[in-house]
Amino acid sequence: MPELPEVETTRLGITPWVLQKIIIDVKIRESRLRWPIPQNIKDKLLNREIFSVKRRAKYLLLETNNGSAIIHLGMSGSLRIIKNSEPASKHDHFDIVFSDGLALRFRDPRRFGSFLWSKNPLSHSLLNKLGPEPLESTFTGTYLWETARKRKVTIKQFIMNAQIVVGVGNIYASESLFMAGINPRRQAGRISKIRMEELVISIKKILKQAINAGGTTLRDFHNSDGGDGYFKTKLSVYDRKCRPCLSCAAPISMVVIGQRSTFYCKNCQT
DNA sequence: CTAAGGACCTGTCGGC
DNA sequence: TGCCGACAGGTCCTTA
Repeated sequence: MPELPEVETTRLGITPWVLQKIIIDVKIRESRLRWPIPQNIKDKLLNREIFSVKRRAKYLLLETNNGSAIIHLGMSGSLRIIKNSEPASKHDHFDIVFSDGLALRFRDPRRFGSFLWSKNPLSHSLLNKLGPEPLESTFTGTYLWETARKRKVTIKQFIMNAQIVVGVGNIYASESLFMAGINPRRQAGRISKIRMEELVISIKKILKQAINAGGTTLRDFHNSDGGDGYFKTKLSVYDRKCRPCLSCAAPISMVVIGQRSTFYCKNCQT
């Protein structure tokens, strides 16, 4: 499912279709998501204009002059632009319908996504304790190194912790650690400052490359046109168990860290 | 406070 | 072909 690049791809894809559009209906077919969709969300959105589409971590924010819709895609969610007349299928949970006959449709088979409302989304309890955005200048090697002092979790779990840094999910955690040559099981507090600088550079590079490729499609992810992302072809380690390391040709290892599959090269990553 | 594990869901895939 | 377990890109919550 979507990590930061997939959410950003979605944001870029939907923005031209929803910006400055007037919402004339909100159709909710299934309100049981990660949290129930608030019953008053239609009233909040009706007749409002979307004046910006922002992203914070993996949350999309549709801003109106009265507050913002907060959308999270969970593990299997996607947003598409459709004609309002297009029939809905099984896991199409809600549509935001615009006056021009188009609609924004949310699909999420596993229902880990969410659709919430907040007057001030950055102060919402889900967003107000998040760490820095990985692509912003506040995310530095010094920050990561200092924050990791005395932390015993593995470096992979550490960079996947949204209180430390947002947007790094299971795929790009493995990919970034490979690029930085760091073993994903190493304790976060036992990595030198120099290597943390390397890691931050790698995270930024990997995320930017993935955004430029339109995200990664393995199973569920589709962009706002319903198409695939192309970063899969650039994955170095993720989903490549037993296949040759692109750097040294040793077979890629898979281990479970924090209940998540983790891919790395035993030879190149120390 | 940190860390570990369970929980929430449905769909798909591989093995027998 | 059918069944069954393992697994899937997230992250909150409880417990120790």
